[in-house]
Amino acid sequence: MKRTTYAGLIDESYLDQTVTLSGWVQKRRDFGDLIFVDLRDREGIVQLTFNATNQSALTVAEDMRSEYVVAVTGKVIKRDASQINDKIKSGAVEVDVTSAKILATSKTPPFYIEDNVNANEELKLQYRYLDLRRPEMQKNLRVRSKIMSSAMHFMDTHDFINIETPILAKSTPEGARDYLVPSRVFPGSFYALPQSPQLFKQLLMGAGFDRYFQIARAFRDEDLRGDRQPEFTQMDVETSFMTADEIRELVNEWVKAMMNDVVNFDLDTTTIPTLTWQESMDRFGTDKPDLRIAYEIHDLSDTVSNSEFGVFANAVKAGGVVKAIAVPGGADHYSRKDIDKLAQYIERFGAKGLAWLKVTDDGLTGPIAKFFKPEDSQALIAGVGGQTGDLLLFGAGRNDVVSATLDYLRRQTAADLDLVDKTNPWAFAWIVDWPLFEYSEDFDRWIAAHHPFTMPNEEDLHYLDDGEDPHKSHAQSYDLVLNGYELGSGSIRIHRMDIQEKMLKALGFTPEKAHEAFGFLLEGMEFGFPPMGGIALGLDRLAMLLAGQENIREVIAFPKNSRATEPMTEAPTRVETKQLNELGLFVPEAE
RNA sequence: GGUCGCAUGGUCUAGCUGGUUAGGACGCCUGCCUGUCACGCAGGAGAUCGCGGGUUCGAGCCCCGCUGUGACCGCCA
Repeated sequence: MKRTTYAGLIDESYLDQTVTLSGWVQKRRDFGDLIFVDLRDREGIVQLTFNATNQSALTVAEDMRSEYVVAVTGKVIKRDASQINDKIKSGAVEVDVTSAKILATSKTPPFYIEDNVNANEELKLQYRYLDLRRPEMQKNLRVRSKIMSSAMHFMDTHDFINIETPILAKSTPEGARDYLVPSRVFPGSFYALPQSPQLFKQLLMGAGFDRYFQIARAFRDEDLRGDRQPEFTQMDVETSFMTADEIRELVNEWVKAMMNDVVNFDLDTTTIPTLTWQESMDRFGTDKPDLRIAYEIHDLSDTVSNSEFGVFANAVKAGGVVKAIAVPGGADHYSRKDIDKLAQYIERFGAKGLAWLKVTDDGLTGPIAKFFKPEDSQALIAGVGGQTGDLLLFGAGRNDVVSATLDYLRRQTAADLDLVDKTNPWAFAWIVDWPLFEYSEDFDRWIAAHHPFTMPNEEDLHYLDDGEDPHKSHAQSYDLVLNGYELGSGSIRIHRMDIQEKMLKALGFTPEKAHEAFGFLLEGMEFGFPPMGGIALGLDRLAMLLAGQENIREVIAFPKNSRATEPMTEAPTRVETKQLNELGLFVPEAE
């Protein structure tokens, strides 16, 4: 019995045709001499009917159970009008089975193979191949597949050359923790899995390929989040002789084509806003703002610097800030208890408490309203753009804490009140002009905000000179943001030896250390490297968003759990001592 | 590294203030049923209440530790 079509494709166009189908038993409904079986394959579900006119097929159907693999041949027939099932695409017809065969039996699955399954995450990962049978997961991985083929096609038709770079690469300082691979030939030496193909693609520009792309796997040994896995897939791009504006325009074109191909959405790239990093931080408290939420953060530090409310006045006196958002319609929605919950949550950002006020026709209400005279109230309401019915939420203190707090509160209240603009389902944004450096409290020094090869703005180059303050520089870098997620990050690279040396010096590298870490790149630059720039886009996050999912696991066939283990294969596992010996490794027995 | 939460038949869960025959739904098994699609009806099986310790006359419930797991903070050039 050879399949002639997919179960999920059967519709009225197949009427009166004899078809052979193969798939899984979704459900059996047994009436004795009449049995219905829902047959599922990758395209969907069709109802099979078995009855006594084909006794042998009926006998086979009696043995069918959920998740058995079966093959059937039968005729597509019309259902009575009263029996049409609107819930499935094939619901107007059914297949009257004349012969049937069970190809494989199945144990009862540990959870239901259906969407909105409520099993816990560990169980689903342990039986990932069953979880992947769910239509939703099939759809998710097909969205991902479409993104990849769309990207390949776009890059190919725009003269990009697809080049693979090593997975066994060199550990470099800066950046995330490396996954290391021990060398058998050189005991004590290690390869590192690439955190990105960054250096290789710059060398490819040095080699003259001019336009490179790769759908590349990258690895970072850091703790996981809902949108972060230890290995992930990047759409990696690098070009020569292009400006940052030109590269962003190219990415816009690609995104437009991709949105068309994958979700049939006509994206008007001229409406994608470009914000400076500073502007994004000021208005949204984050470098990856969700622009579907209309209300923004307002700085009220000046307004409240002499406030009778000590928390505000003291925050400003201590060099901090007081900022706020006005949540439209939030006054009625949030009880004091709800606000207490928010207050408790934001403690994790370092916030000491949550000041709030409600805007009424008669001014402000709430526990701290008494500190504000009528004219102060009006100034406050005006400053935050509040209207009657709004809930005002404040952050007071260190700017970074206030930003993190109000960013969270903005997103959370928008989710609570359904204030995320649905007329703008795909809110892209470019964030540009990032700081070149950021201060690391861990290392107690300045580190590269993007990476050490990022080109400073031309007018900032002098900050890298001796006696100046390098951390004042901003970078020719840009992030693409979608709906509050960082999709990708790129920059113009340094292609001149003298600038690169200054950059490394500013990062605290001695010439010797710089040579040891990046000598191959520095040497390359002495042989005529072109101006270059590029970007890497996270395909997993993109797939997650386009598939409408909230966790990156949903678009990765075999992901790791939140502790970076894989419940199905149980990786990572201990290995034989013999293997360790060959690698010159000694692992102390765990206590 | 840290914070908060969760762990009860195959699955999802109820279990109050410590005393229950550990309850329900779905699933599973058997039988009946020719129009179901959340099929129905009758019957049945299925639990080391994550693990270890403690308190108590008595622990699914309280306490401590551990393990697993989820979210978040740190981390993620």
